[in-house]
Amino acid sequence: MKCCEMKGYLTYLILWIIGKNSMNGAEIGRELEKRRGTKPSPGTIYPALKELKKKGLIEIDENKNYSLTPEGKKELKSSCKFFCNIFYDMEEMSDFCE
Amino acid sequence: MKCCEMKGYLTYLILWIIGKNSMNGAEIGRELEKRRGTKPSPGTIYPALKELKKKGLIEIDENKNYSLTPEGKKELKSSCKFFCNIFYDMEEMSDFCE
DNA sequence: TAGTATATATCGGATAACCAATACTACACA
DNA sequence: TGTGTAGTATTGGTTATCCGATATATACTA
Repeated sequence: MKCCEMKGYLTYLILWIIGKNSMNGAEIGRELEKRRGTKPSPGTIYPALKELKKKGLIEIDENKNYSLTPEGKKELKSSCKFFCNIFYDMEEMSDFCE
Repeated sequence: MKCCEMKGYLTYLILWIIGKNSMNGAEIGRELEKRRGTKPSPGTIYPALKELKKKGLIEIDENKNYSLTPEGKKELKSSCKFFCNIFYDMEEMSDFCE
């Protein structure tokens, strides 16, 4: 996977994952590991969460569970549209790799 | 689209696009414009093509038409699998943004 | 021939994205 | 009280990714 590593989807994915179920940082890490194959290092995930929080897109409760703010939901929806527009033919991709 | 810009998918997209139809640089640019909304600058697309060519994934004919090499096809397939694994729930995404 | 539009290409740089290493915190349990 | 484990967090980078500006090539047209 030297070429086409597709960096850059991580922040979007975090929003997407949290949007489905609010969870803590470690759980997010495990969920990302399932998808990517490798577990992101703490130095990847916590700064990303911090940034999203700073932007007001996610919030954190007393149990360190992260969830989307109303703004975060809006942003997720808009990013999702963007994503689906770029990959409008993703079903073909699914078919293509069996 | 400040957050979640999703940089990093471009090279993969180029492989995907060329895999469907071989075309020249300008046509690739227009295809990307359709998907992203903005047209990538020449300084984006030609270096990317150069890099892919250098890696032996694409080749260019006398009419400057780019197409996948056998290696490129393999790489596309592998990247595609990677992509589909990361976004295994992409149908939900499609539904989510109407 | 000159002029215009389109396509190709390079260069230098900005910044986003990510990671490894490290340290701190909280909690269980012996 | 001490030890171990899991989770949280920061720091200091490295690198990929992409863009703006600029230049060259090609080709069509007046």
